[in-house]
Amino acid sequence: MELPIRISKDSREPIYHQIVNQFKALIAGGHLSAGAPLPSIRALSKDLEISIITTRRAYQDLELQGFIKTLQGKGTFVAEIAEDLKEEVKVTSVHNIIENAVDTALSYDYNLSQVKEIFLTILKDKEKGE
Amino acid sequence: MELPIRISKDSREPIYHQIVNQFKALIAGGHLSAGAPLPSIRALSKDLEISIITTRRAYQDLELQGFIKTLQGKGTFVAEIAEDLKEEVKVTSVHNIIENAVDTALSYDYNLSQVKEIFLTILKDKEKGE
DNA sequence: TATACTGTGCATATAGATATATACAGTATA
DNA sequence: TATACTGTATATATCTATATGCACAGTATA
Repeated sequence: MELPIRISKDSREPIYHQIVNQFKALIAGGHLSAGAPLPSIRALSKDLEISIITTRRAYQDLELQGFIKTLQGKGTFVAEIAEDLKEEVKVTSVHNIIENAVDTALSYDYNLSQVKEIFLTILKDKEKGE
Repeated sequence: MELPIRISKDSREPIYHQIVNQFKALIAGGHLSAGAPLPSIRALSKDLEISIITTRRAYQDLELQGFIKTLQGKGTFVAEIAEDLKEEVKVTSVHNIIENAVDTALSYDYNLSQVKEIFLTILKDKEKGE
């Protein structure tokens, strides 16, 4: 399966964390359903050109958070997650990041109506396909 | 002067980086004008309960980026920065963080009109004073 | 059963963020 | 001049993220 996992090695955000967040988005967003196999640790490591340890770390975090299940010798699979839990992850993740963006704008001395204007402009650009 | 610098020691973001970003916002946002003194390295370190090294690192970064000037023995002061440069920092910083928030929402499978709705709700909450 | 996949565990290494401590150097002012 | 502020420099230590390498263990299948 072709997974749209993309990492940036220059980012301040740790690689394993980038991987975790992207899988969370794919699972909570419904693009990966329960039982779907994830790439093997070795395959993903090779794809992203990172060490097995880093991929392993990401998968361990995802398992701890309940998003995936690993079965030794068989592989790694999307876990069964209650719909409302997925929805909660989705809602709070997005809410938090948007709220943080608004707070940052306010800290730069924009007022609320200016923030709204900037935001609507960005949305319009996205609609046009950037 | 009472500066609204607040750090989180649990954050994944390095402390020196949090300090840099907050001063950048204060300066580019116009809350600190050229020549204004910053707290001494020792005073800020004591206030925030962090080591002098960390504060120093933050101030060095800010100086490298041209936002402040340090004078040995005298103190640290907001640098003279062209208005249009300040404006550019302000605009791009805010634009980037909002665009990133929108992209995250899209990665969670929200569509643009849903993102808009969430955003407007958050803005309304802010207007009411949270 | 042999082979080729899966995941697991461990020992070790490097780099960066951060910390502590100590000493040095420039400046202002009573 | 004494003292109390400033910033500067350096040596050392800890923690975390990340890396490499190697060996082990479970599973599927020809």
